[in-house]
Amino acid sequence: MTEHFAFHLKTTDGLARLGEITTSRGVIRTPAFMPVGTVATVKALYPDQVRDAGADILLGNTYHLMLRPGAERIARLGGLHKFMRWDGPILTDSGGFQVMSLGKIRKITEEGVAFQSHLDGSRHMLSPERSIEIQCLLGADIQMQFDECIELPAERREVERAMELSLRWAERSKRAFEAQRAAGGAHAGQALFGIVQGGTDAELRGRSAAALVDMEFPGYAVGGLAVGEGHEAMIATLGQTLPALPTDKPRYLMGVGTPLDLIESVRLGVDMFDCVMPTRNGRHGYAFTWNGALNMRNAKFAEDMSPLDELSSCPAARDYSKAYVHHLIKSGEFLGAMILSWVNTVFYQDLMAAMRDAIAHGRFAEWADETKARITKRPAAP
RNA sequence: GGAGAGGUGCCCGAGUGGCUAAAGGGGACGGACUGUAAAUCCGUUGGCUUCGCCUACGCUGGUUCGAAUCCAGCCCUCUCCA
Repeated sequence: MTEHFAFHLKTTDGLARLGEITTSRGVIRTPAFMPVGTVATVKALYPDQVRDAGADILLGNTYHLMLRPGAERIARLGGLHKFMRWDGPILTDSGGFQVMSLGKIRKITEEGVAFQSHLDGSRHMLSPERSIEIQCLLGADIQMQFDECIELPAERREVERAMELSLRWAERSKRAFEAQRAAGGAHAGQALFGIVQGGTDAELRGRSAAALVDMEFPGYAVGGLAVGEGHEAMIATLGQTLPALPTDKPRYLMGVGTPLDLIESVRLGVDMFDCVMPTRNGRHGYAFTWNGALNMRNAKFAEDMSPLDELSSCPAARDYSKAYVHHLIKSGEFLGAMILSWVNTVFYQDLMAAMRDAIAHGRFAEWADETKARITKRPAAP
């Protein structure tokens, strides 16, 4: 029996929200951070490590998986969950982000986006309909409308054009998803989210949100942020955008962010996040700790035998010394990337757990101020 | 002992008269990374009183307006033959 997709808001603290999303694959505790597993792997981590870190859900990517190994192939093999051995919920991005990040090898039309594969140059079309079809083939529990994400700063005209196009694509995505449901390609435990666009322009964001709310999605994402506008502008935009969204549906801030971004966004009422930062920065030698962020390549760690983070709940953070991880990273050893990806993934999950706890106890504001002071402190400049 | 090759910045290595404080790579040091074309990318890497000066391509001397580059002597390294 398939559980219906649902969001339950348990309590609030100021604008911060504590809740639960139910999917057929399990419950997602919110505010949630979703590790990014673009090509069916959270890079450098085993699925068990991701789950044990406390992640309830992770991401996959439509564009990357359609190219390799191919959506139809994954469907034949039993779906993405089985394929990658992750039985919890999966959210797939529609490929909208790749419209921006692969800007040099794609062409946008009203119909959709023609990509030239970054792997072999072959041509592929991604439309709202095809994106949804792929997400259904993958078996994604939460699917995203196909949208156009643009880089900021941008001309208002350009922001508006992309936002309007994304709205039309939202409508088509929704119809395609409903058709899939009717045809058995998707079930009631799965959901499709709409994506608010509009840059940092309050009026455009308002129009985008209102139009999407009219379409009645089971969840709403705020897209097109953390793309060059800066932390302050992002938070200001969020503050203007979130009130336009219904309180009884989850709000997902796409692609964000730094620990500070997460805290400030939860304060404003965001329920879900995803970001490559813990894993990518981990591979690049950056450790998120409860004493601030550390660049493990720095020479000052060469003979520092203290643990990476004695306050972490990650075994690797307590067991391995800064000196050793410094050595691994400098040597380009896989284990360095694995340790830091793990440590950072645990840090992000623990950060979310701490926020959920603070909201539950009605002390989010104090917790936030205290935590921000701790984790954003940087070693004194030389 | 004989024949040959060669000694360049922290290391490797290009450069054979001026555009050379010296390519390129490595290392070192620092930075970036936000719905992952990223185990990636970027910057710095002789000194100083820094729109200039000083020191610098094994050492010493010479040729030249000008030398890492040409000449002489010396020192050292490597390969082959005895």
